[in-house]
Amino acid sequence: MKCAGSETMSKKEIPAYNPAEIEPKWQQKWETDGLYHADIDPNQEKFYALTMLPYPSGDLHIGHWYAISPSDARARFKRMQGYNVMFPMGFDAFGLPAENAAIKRNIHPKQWTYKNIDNMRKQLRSMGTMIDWRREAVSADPKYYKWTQWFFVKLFKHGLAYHKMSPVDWCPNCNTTLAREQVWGEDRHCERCETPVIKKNLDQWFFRTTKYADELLKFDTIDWPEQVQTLQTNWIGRSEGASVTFRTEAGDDLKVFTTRPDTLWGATFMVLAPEHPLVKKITTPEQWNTVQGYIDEALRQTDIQREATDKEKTGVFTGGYAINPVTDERIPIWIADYVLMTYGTGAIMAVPAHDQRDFEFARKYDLEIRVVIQPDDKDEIVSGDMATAIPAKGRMVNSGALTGTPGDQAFEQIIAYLEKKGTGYRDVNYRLRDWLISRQRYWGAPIPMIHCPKCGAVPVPEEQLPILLPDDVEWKPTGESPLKLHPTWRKTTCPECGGPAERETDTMDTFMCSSWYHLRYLSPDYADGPFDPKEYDYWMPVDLYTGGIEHATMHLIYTRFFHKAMRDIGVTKGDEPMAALRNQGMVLGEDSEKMSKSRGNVISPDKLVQAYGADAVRAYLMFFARWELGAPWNSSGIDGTMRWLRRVWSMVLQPGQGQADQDTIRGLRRKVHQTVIQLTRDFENLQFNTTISGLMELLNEMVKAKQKGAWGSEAWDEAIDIYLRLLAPIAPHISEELWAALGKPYSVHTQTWPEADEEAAAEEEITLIVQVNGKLRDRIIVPAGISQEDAKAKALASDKVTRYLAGKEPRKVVVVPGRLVNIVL
RNA sequence: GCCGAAGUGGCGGAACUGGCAGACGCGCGCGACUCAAACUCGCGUUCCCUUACGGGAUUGUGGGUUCAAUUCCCACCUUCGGCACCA
Repeated sequence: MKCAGSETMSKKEIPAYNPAEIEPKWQQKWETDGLYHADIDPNQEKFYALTMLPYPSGDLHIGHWYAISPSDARARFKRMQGYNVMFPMGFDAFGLPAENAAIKRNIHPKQWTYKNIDNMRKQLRSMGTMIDWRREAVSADPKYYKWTQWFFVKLFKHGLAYHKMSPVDWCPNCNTTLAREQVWGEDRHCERCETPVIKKNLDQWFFRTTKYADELLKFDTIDWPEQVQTLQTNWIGRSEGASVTFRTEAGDDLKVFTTRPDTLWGATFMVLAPEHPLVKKITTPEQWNTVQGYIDEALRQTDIQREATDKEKTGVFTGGYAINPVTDERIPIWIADYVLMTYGTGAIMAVPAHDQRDFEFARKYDLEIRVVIQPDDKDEIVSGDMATAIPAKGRMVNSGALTGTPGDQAFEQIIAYLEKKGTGYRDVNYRLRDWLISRQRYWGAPIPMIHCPKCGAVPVPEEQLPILLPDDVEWKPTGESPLKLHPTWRKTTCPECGGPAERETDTMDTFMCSSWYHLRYLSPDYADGPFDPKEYDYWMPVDLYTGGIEHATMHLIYTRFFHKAMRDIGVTKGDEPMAALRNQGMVLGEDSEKMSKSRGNVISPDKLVQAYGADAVRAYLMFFARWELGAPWNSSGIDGTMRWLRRVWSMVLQPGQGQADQDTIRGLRRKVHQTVIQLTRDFENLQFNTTISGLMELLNEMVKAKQKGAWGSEAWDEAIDIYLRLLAPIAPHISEELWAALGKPYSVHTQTWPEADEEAAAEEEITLIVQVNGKLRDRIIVPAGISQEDAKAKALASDKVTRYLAGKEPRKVVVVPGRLVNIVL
C-alpha cells in the first residue's frame, strides 16, 4: 500500500530548482561553445527565422519578451527538426527618442543609444534565446548606414527617388515631416507622439512606392495573414475607372478621374479643389473676390476641420464653364473643399443624381440633378423627388447613343466610346502615395545627395560613402535640420562640375533602415556590398517573420516595396522578402489597459526573471494567452507555470519505487507519443499555449504512472527523454540542466525532435458516447476497433438507453465509428 | 458610413475535418502535512433544481440546415482594430 506519508518518508534529498543558478551557467556555456551559430551548410535545409528588431529604448519591455521568446521557441523547434536555423537580432538604432532623451538629459544621442543597446543585449541574453550574436546589426553604425545610403543612391539613379516641393505632414512636437503612413486617426496625429500634424510646404525626398502599387496588391506567393493583406489592400486603395478630359471656355483642358464613367451624361457641373492650379485661370474677374475669399478661408482651416465628413459642404462658383464631352453642354465650374488636391487630379465631374456628395452640393446651390442611371429593381427615378443620390449600377438612360445600355455592360461600353472619341481612357487610381522619407532631425542616416547650383541634385559617388553623421552638432530641434546649422558639414564640392555645392541636410526616415536589416544580418561585416551574395543565396527569403500588426501599412509595405525595387535594380532576387508572416498580439496591463509608465501598469521582465527565472517567464508568456491575440497580464498566473516547472524538476530527479503493471506502462507510452503528435502540430502552427498545456497534461499522467511504480522502467526512461526534448524549445535552461543531470550527452538543444510511435499512441479502448435524440445518455468502454454493428448493439443494450426506449423501436440509429452512437426515437 | 477580427465558467483559454462543450492553468472551496503559516500534496469547482439517484439549461442574441452545431448558413447585438468627402 502506498500513501502520501510513505512517499514522504522515502524521499531522497534533491537540490531545489534554482533558476538563478542554472540559467546564467548554461547561457555562458552556450555562448562559449557557439551552440547557436548558424553557418551556411549546403547539405542542410535552411530556415531563416526573423523577429522584428527592437528600437533601443533602454529596457526590454514585456512586449519584447512576448514577441521574441515564443519566436525563439519556434526557431528552436525547427532546429531540432533538422533545419539549419538562423535566428538573428539587431537594433533599429536611429530615431527620434534618442534625440528627445538626449535633449532632456543633455547627453549625446549616440551615447544614449549605445548604452541602451548594451543593456538590451544583456536582457536578451538573460532570456535564453538562440540568437546568433555574430550576425547582430545596428542601423546607426556607419558600416550599416553606409549601405542604407548606397541603397538611396541606387533608388535615385533608377528614378525611384525624387524630390519635390509639396505640402507635407509636419509634426510640431517632433519637429519633422512624417510619411502619410505615420499620420494616424481621425484627428491626423503623429504616430509616435500623438500630436496632431499640420501642413508645411517643403522640398522633400520621396520614394516612388506608387510605381509598385499593383504588385504590392499581389499576395499569392506569400503566406501572410489575411488581416495584413486586407490592411495593405485597403491602404493601397486601387480604384478602377476612367480619366476624362473636359475642355474649358478659358482654354485649358480639365482632366478628371471617375470610377463611374457610365454616369458621364449626368455630369452637370465640375468641382476643383481650392488649391487646384487652374483655379486662377478659370475664375472670371467678377467672381475673383468671392473665390479668393473662399480659398483663404480653406487654407486657414486645418486638414481636420476641412476633412470632417459631417461638415456641411461649401463651395463657390468660379464663373467659368467647361464643356461636357458627351453632351457638349456648358456646365459651371465650382471650387469646394470636399474635393481633395491629393487624390486623383484634384478635380471632379459632379454627377449629383448618382453621387451623394455631389447631390448634397447640388441641392444646396441649386444645380441641375439629371438622372442617367435606372437600376432595374427600382421604380423610375424622378430627379425632383430624390431624397438621396442613387449610386447603384443600372441601365443607362438619357445618355445619348448609349441610352439603354444594361448596367453590367455600361462600364465597358462607355470606356470604348470615350477611347474612340479620344476624350477619355480606362485608368486606375490609388490611395497610396509616394513614401516621404526626409526627416528634419539629426539622429538618422544623412541623405547622400549634393545640391549644386549648376548641376542640381547630384548623388554622392558610391566610393565616398558613407556620409558620416558629424558628432559635434547642436541636435536641438528648431524645425530646421540640425545638420544645416553645422558650421562646415554642409559645404562640399559638386561631384560633377567640381564647383562649390551643399549637402542635403535632411536625414532618412528610420523605416528606410529597417527595410533591409534582414539583409544585413546575412553578413553584418561585409564590406564589398550591403550583403554577401553567397549568404543571400543560401538564407533568403526569410522563412518566418514575426512581429506586431501595427506595422501592416508601414514597415511591412516599405520592406516589400524595397525588395521589389532592389530586385528590378538587380540587387535582390525573388519577388518577396518574407515568405511567411505571423503577428503576435499585445500584452496589456493587469487593468486591461495598454501598458504605459503614466498608468503605472508596466510589468518589468527583469523583476520577473529575478523572481521566477527566464524559463518560467518564457513558458508563461507562451501559455497565458493565444499568441496572436495577446491578453491582460495576470500576476498569479505565472505561479502556476513556476509550479509546473518545479514539478517537472522533481519528477525527473526524485526516484520512485515499485513495479508497474503492463497497463500502466502501455498507458504511459500512449500518452507520451500522443503528446509528441500534439506538440509537433501545435509548434508548427504557432499554437504555443497548447504546447504548454500538452506538457502539463503529460506531466500529470507521468506523475500518476510514477505512483503506480513506473519509475525506472524502460518506458519511464523513454518518457523522460522525450519530455525533456519536448520541453527544450520552451524552457531551454531547465531542460538542459535535467538532461545533464541524467548523464545524457550535451546538449539537449542539439538533439532531434522526438518522432511519434503511431502504434504506441493508438488507443486500444475508447469511450463510446451513447446519445438518445442527440443528448448524452451513457458512456461505454469498448475496444477501439469495434464494428458498427457491435457498437449499435452495445448502445441499444445499455440500461440507460432501454429506459428511454421504453420498448419502442428507434426510428434511426446513427453510428460514427470510434466516436458515438445516436439513437433517434 | 465602409473594411476586417473577435464574442465559450469568476478569469486566461481548450475542442485537429459537424460528433462527450469547458482540456490545461489561475482563482476559489474542502482535506492532508504543520504548534501555526507558507510551500507541497489530495479531492472538488459552468449554472439551476434535487438529501441523493437523477434531471434541465448552456458557447453574444434570434432564426435555419442536420440524427447531431462553439464549428455550416441568414439576420441582429457588443467589443476591438483599420480607413474615412478617395471622386
